[in-house]
This record gives sequence, structure tokens and C-alpha cells, in this order.
Amino acid sequence: MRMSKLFARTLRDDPADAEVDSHRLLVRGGYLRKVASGIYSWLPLGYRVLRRVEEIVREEMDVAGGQELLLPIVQPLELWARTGRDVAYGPLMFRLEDRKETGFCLSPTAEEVITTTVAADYSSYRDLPVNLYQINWKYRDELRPRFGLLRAREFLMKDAYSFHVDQADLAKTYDAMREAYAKIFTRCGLVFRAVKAQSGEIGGDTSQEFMAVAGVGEDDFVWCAACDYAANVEAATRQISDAGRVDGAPADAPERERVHTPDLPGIDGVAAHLGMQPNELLKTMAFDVDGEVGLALVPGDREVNPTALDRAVAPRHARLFTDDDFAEHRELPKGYLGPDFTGADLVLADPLVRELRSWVTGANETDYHVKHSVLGRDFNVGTWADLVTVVPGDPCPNCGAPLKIDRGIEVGHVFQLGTKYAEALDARYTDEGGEQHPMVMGCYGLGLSRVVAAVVEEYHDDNGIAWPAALAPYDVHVVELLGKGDTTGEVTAAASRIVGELEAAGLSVLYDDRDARPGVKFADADLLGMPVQLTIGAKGLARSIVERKVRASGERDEVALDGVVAALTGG
RNA sequence: CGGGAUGUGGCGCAGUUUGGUUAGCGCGCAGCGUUCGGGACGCUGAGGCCCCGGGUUCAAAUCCCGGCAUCCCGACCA
Repeated sequence: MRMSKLFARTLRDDPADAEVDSHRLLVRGGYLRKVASGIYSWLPLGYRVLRRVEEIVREEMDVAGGQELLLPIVQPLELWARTGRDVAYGPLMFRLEDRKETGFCLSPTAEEVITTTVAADYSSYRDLPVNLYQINWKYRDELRPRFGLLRAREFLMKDAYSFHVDQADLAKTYDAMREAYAKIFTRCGLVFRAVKAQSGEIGGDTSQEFMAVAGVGEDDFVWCAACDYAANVEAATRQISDAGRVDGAPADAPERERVHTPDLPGIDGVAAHLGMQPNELLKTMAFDVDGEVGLALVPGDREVNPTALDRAVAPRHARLFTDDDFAEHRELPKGYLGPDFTGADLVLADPLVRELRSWVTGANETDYHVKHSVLGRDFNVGTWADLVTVVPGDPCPNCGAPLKIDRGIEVGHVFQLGTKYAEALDARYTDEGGEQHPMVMGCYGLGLSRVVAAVVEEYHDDNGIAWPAALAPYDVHVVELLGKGDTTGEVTAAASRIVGELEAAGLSVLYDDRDARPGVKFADADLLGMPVQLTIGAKGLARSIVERKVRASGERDEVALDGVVAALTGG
């Protein structure tokens, strides 16, 4: 491809609205242009990268037994109503109406469509399993689109769905898909971890996220350096030890003492006021359990993990009080709640609450706290449960080693769905004995456009992008240097010949034939980031060589003019 | 949804506080010339509903009101 013809204009300045490196460099390099918030045009260079990711995904999905199909982006809302997800997704869905005012949405995912599609044609155990996937645009009207491709409202996703007779059969495909994901991300050059996850809107039991490790990621995940434990911070647990446990009320505990703490509804403020540490205060969080009021107790320096709280009350559902809830429950003094609040229907506490003999707690009265509250004497706990959000240094639930926390970009997510969708949408099969059962499903998402951004986050430097060979839009960037040294057209002739030879050898070549000064060409070559740059100029030709630079390492060497193809094809 | 900010040629910005001729600068773009191995220089030129709508005024990019868009922060931790 001749750069003089390529539809790509590089920008000298950073775009003002690009906050992260991937967004900034993809726009500067002419890979991407914004059309609206969270919506982008993929220019020729960018689209080539996206297609390369697509090909890798397609290859590995096919190896894993997937069959590619294409589902509609515009989907009837009525179908979503059958699973209740029109409500569950709420304003996250782009909605539209046709001329008859029938409701539709732009597909944020496709469980409903695929499940009804499979159910329409398959009804026997002999048909199963089947594993179907598509690579298609998805639409989510995010609360806050940001970071360019990392949280976009339109994004390219590979979504796969598998259907099985039972859980055991699902597990096989699930494992095969996990392996395929690992291969895909490895081929794309990403440093990633597979972490345990909560399933969120999709629903279901077991799920794992694939996180590309990156500082700009929006998700925290916990991992253990000593074993293979890794989990999304919401799903993470820790080893509960009985070390430091105090049972019953100590005989020598001082009496409770009420203290005035005006206008100090926060832990830190109260601790500072009393000259104590936050972990000497007991945090009492109100929550709703199907209409009942619960209290969750954790040390003042820890936070309640809403997901852990929800697990603790299963099969019921817990939701921490919001300001609105406090407004409805005037009897609960926000900021001054204590563990002995009489209006609570249940009291849960994290085992860490057993580790201190005496606590500062809220006095259940605005502007007052209480010192020397003792477990077993002044308050009691109904249920002990893991409630706190894991922090670095907590013991690994598998091996007890100190856990670490990192940030990541969620590039993939695999789920074992069970029969939720099959039941709601009537996807049943008949077994050998003539009995009917709902199909057991798995689903597997992978964000291709997000992979592109994650790769750029990992592969760039001050000068621009440095694509891994597997994703680069072109294999080689040929820079021809014109100027007064090239009065005879010798450089152009040599460059065109080399480009032709490289292309004949199967390499894709970006050929900078523009009438521009060398500095401009070098800067653009670094910005665009092809893995190998070949510089062809009069100086080199005089010695029958061209200059090679490896973009990622900056390494340079010289290649004999008649050995260029051999040098670049390793032959 | 709450808070903050911004909206001026393709890109990055100044001008707005204190209203006043033809609205500026850098990059980019076009032409000519000199240059030519890490973002050259000179001359000439094209390109602007100053986000949109209403209002105030003799006069609005500038003041007022209302929209829209974009970006950032936050959106339960008591």
C-alpha cells in the first residue's frame, strides 16, 4: 500500500479528548475517528488491525468446535421481555420503534435470539451439544463511555453460545472455550489472567473473566503469587483464621461510655476526634433483605463487599441502603448506627469482628458514639459470614499466602449459564427415555475492539504504537528517502522493486512514497508502529544496503540490497 | 443522575472578564521557490452558520435565558 494513497492522516497534536494512550495513539495515527461519544469509525489502518484480531478469534473458535453464524443486531423487545432482561438491562439498551410502533433494541448481547433459534430446530438429545458463535457489533448505552475503545457504546464482540444435555457435557465445552481464549489472547500478545467472576446481568453459576493486565483497566482483580488463585475483587474471598479470636465478654472490660461526636458521620472523622485508629471502630452498615432491615458489621478500616453480602444471605437478596433508603427509614440514624440497634431484623458480621475485645460503635443516636462495646455483652451477632472486600495482604483462600491486587481490562468472559434461558424461552430436548429437559447452556464473550485497545496499551512508547507482528496492519513499513541525493530516481526505483519483491514473498507492505522530508516519514513510521521499518536512501544504496529497524526494540542493522526478502522472511 | 469544565476553519488553541472596524495564532491544506537521513524555511493563498435557538443593545464570539454536544470527577462504605 502506497502511503500517498492511503486514507490516513496522522496528527501532530494529541486529540484533546483522549485520556488514555490507546485512544490517543489510535486517533493520532489515523486508525480511528470519533463520530459520537463512545462511537468510532475504523479507518483503513484500524480496520485492518480489527480484521486480524477477527481472524485469530475465528481460527481458535473453529478449533474449539464452534460454528460461525450471524444474528440480527435489531432485535424485538418482546423477545427480551420473555426473560425479563428488557427491564434488567434498562436504560443500558438502545431502544427503537418501527413504523408500527413495535419495540426493538440494538443487541447488547444475544442469548434470547440464539436460544429461540436453537429451540426452533433442535429438540433431541441426538442434536446436542452444539456450539455457535458470531462476531458482530454490540450496543450498550453506557452511563459513561470513556477511554476510547475501552468503554465504547458500539463495540465488536465475539459471542458464543453452547447447548448441552447436562452440566457435565457443558463443562467440557466450557473448558475447551477457556483454552481457546487463552490461545487467542496469547496470540494477540496480551499479558492476561483468568479470574473468577460474578456473573452480573447475564446470570448463571460459574464464570471466569479474562483480564488484560493494565493500569488503565477499570476492574480490580485479586491474585495469589504462590498458587493459581485469581478472582475479580467482587468475587474474591480470603482465608478466615481464628487467630486473635476473642470468645465471650472479657471480665475486665470497662463499662460502656457514651461520647459526643457531633457532625462526624464518617469513620475517619470519629477516629480522629477520639484519637483512635479506624480499625478500632466498628462499621455498621444497614442493608435491605427482601424488605427486612439487616446490619452488616465490619471493622472500620474495611469495606463491605456487596457481592459477599448478597452471597451471605442467599437465596435471599441483599442491597446496601442508599440515601433514598435512609430517607424512608427515618428511625435509622445514618452515620451513627450501632450493632445493638433494636430495629434490625438480622445482624451479620465478618469474622474480623471477633478479633477485638472492645469497639467504638455508633450509639444509634445522631451525634453520639459509644466506647467499649463488647461482643457478647453489649451486642450479639446472628450470623458470621465473609463480608469484607479483600485488600492486598489478605490470606489467599487456597494457600494462605498474601494476596495481591492488580488492575485489568476485561477482554473476555465465559459463563456456565445452566438452564435459566432454556427454561424462560422453552428450549427443551427429549432424552433417550422420551422425557423432556431444558437444555443446559454456556455463553462466551470476547471484546475484539477492546482487545485492540488493550494491545496498544501494552505495546507503545513515547513515539507511538509498536504492534505485535500478529496484529500489525502491515508487516513492513518501507521508508524511501528522496531529496537531492536522489537526482536519478534511483531510490524510488530501488524502493518500488523491494516493495514488489516483499509483496511477492507474501508480506504486506506499507510503502511511504510521499514527497515528504525524512523526519516526517520517520516520525510517522514510529507512530504507526509496523514491526519492521526498512529505510531506503541514496547513502545506503551507494553501499548496496538498506537499513532495517525493529520498531519495538529500536534495534537497527543493515541488510544487503539483494538479500532483503531473505532477511525479512527468515529464509 | 449529581458536581466541574469546555464548545471559535481539518487538528491544537488565543480572544469572552471590561460588547465596538475586515475574528487571530501554531500545525495541517493549495501554489511557487530554497531545502532534504529524525516532525525545514520564505512568499502567496484557500478555508470560519464563533455549537443551536431566543433575548438585551445602535452594535454580541463576548452580556442574559433556554437547549444540545463533548470531556473530567462522583454516583451506597455510615
